Amino acid sequence: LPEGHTIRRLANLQNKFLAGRVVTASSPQGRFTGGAAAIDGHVLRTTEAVGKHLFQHYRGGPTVHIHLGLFGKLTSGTGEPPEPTGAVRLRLVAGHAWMDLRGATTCELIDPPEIAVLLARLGPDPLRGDADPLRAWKRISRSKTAIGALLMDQKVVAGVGNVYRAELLFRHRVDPFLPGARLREETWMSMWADLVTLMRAGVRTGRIETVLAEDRPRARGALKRDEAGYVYRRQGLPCRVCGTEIRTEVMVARNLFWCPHCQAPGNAG
DNA sequence: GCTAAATGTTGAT
DNA sequence: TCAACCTTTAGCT
Repeated sequence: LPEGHTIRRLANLQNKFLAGRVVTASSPQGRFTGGAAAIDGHVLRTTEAVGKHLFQHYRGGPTVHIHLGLFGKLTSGTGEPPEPTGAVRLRLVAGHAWMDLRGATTCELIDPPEIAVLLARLGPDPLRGDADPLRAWKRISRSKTAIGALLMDQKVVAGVGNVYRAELLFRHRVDPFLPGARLREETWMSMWADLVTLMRAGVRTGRIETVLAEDRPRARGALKRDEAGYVYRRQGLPCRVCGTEIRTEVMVARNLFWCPHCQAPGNAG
């Protein structure tokens, strides 16, 4: 289940194994038959990631827009593609590589004006070199909405999801309920820089690891699954820094996790 | 084997 | 604010 780093990884994978090749496209499940027909036999020029969105640009025009949503999955491999099982919305085969898409919220053909509309409503993406953190700051600094809610808003920052939200707020000791307008600009700029580092690492490793070495229970060795974060899904467990029980509460329809001591009410970083 | 929950977004109410 | 989208997986039995 993907945040921005996963989407970027998937784009990289497609660029490595599928791009530059003629693609055979099909929709075994049948819900993207027309779209598959439109790209079948075309060369995949490049796959682009913006926030949590994927765009497959085909030579000669068509672009496929994919958004995995909460349940979507993209699987891929090399060699003979497996017999399609379950609801494969889109299968691509190119050279000796293949890709299957299931359960996505969005899988559609999209034209340039529609792409422009979509991109216009996305905030800066920390994984893109051209992203401007001040664009996000403009929204945050004039909003009464809680910073924990603003971070989930793709118009503010594109690509951040529930895990990065919780971990980023903890790493900067920011109260998730603090109104955006009460965050300091300096805090935001350091949060942004941190997000760039964390998400780039996420693209490299394929997982979200946020715990600083000095806060890890063990000095060496691979991190266990439950050691990768400070607060995400650690409700009821002691804070790695102060020992206070981690709390959870729904914010913007997703479970927020935070340390009520390190991220005390009013704490602006 | 079954159930609930899960890193998301949209559109209707 | 809520249902819908539609799949995988963790945690039970």
